[in-house]
Amino acid sequence: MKIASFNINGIKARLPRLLEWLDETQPDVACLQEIKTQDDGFPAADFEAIGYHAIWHGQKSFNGVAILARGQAPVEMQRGLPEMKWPGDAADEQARYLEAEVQGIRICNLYLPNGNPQPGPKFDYKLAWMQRLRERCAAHLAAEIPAVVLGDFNVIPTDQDVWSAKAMADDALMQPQSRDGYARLLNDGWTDAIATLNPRGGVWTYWDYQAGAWQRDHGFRIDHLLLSPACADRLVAAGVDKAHRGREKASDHAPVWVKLRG
DNA sequence: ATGACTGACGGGGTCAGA
Repeated sequence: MKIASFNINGIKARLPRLLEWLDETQPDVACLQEIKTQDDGFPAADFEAIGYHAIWHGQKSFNGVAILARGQAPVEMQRGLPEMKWPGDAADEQARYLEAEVQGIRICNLYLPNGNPQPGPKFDYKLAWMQRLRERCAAHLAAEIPAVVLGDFNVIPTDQDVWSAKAMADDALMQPQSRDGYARLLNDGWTDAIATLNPRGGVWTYWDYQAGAWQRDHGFRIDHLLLSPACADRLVAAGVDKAHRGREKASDHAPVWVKLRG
């Protein structure tokens, strides 16, 4: 079973590239982030035409996530991160989280807030969002639900995951608080599929459009696939479809994927 | 280096991204 994640940076601008990628790589499940459209603008018919059923959670102009499954309908389990235990917390108004069941695996698709500039309210929102995500994920671990938590985490986990830690030192993506939030997820029992298979780092999933970042290979790793223990036992391969970042009209992210036995 | 490039909205510039 192949499960993929792709921050497409606008589904309207990216649709031909997206259909091409699905056709070439044939993931069983494809999670999308930054669809940047309201629900009624989602091109479901284009995916149905090539055999993919979809659910989606959009909003005007920004954010937005979707889950596609080949030959079957994803069964929606959660739309938006739910309200949590602490006082004053409320369900998210931004379209950043969608969860479904596909072939007995819980698929948790997320677009974590960027958090720049830091410090500031956007960074605070990012850290609070990470805390809520951790609680949602911990509940799945406690219930022993086979799960994959994947998407654009907007976190560079270590200095080995960025072309230049010095150049990015002040960025919200690699502040200690952001990294701690990610490390806490891993400590709870989630396995970072790409890191596990590439322990020396140097794997990028994002290259900025600016300053010739792609041509210079100035990238970093912020798109992640986290596996519950039962799914980690089934891990056979994981990777980045790097070549797709170099095509015409590409997203600034490359797709990432994991293959599970069975 | 207050830089760069891209998309959405809207029909021009502004905001957001990472």
